[in-house]
Amino acid sequence: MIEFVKTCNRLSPLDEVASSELENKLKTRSLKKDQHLLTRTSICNHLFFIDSGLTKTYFNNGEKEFIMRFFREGEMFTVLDSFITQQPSTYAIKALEATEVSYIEQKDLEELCRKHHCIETFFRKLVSIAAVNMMKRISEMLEENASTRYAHFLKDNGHLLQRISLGDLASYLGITQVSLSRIRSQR
Amino acid sequence: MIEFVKTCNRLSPLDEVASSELENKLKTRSLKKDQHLLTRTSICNHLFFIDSGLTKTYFNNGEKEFIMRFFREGEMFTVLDSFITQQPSTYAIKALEATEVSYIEQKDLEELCRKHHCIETFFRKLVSIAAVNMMKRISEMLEENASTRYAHFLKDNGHLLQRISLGDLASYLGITQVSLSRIRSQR
DNA sequence: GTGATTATTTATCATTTGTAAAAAAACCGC
DNA sequence: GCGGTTTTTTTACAAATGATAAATAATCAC
Repeated sequence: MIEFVKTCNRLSPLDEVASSELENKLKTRSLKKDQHLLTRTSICNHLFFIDSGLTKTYFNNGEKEFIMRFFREGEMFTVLDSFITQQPSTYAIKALEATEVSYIEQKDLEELCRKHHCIETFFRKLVSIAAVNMMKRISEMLEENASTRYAHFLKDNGHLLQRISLGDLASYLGITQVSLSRIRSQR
Repeated sequence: MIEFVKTCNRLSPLDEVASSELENKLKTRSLKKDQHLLTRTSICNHLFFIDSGLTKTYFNNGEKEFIMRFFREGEMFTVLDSFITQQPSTYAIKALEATEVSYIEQKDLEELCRKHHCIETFFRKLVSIAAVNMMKRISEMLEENASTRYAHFLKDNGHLLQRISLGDLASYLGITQVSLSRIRSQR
């Protein structure tokens, strides 16, 4: 079974028919480093799975860039607001390394959700996990200062530190790169 | 049809059987001002709907309090991480006014989700909307300073301003009450 | 390798936010 | 209405973060 479908099954078991119909809908795409998977103002019509590589989902306000999340191999994601509302995305997705993604079209997934209850259940759980992750992020941003958030990131995502630039990490933490550099130096 | 079920149908149409089975599972509870709907360390076993009143979902770190969200009449919510994982909640829910809630038990909802595809679809959409709201919150917290976040809150939730204390609003914005008072004075 | 480009650190100063304490205002029970 | 309680504002000072510029360090193209 292909990795995408395995990951779905791990989250919520799919019956055989659903698994194979899902697998039949999948496509793949290769991205070079710095290439966009999704640009701002275009509609996010896909649910992605990273077979290998690393991406960031981000936006910018004209001056600064802000990173919503990094996604690495084995992770499944989309830009949820655009995906659901089918409105142009305010977020863009860019590959931070050479990256291979598998994906399914939004309308195909919607159709599979209608046809197979188990796929709807899977998708519900996927969205739930995303929501829980965001709750944690909000809690951290409320409770912790930049220095603690950095320490927290190291603890949870230390392995990513080698793969992302400090500028990107600062954009994720919501501080300037200078400020992050300062925090790193006082330890 | 009862308000809870109407709101579900508005989000995602339920067939008649599902609607009536859902309605049969509902219970209600009255809360006085300052009474807890959920305490920290207990498992959130309910999906709530506010018929009237106002609540806050919050946590504290021993010293300060932080507010995840306010929910007012007509809104549906739960503490998602506890609800899904059935682990003790790190968040508590308290009524800010005399409040009437309707709710369904987690296990009843799970059962209805299994039985009625349309209820699973409704629940998926409910969680999706919650996730989209949290995306917006994270974006704002990254991009905007406290002063702008306050202005933004006024714009989006001005009607709530009369109903919540400034201390609570500060806890929601992630700043101290003194800081909020300072922001308010310079306009 | 070498020079150019990009990323990171350091330094300085301005601004924002936090802390603590007190004053003022609003609210509540009787 | 009065006294006590809670909420909000004000003040003064400390700490954290931002902005800008310059200095190092690392990376990349050739």
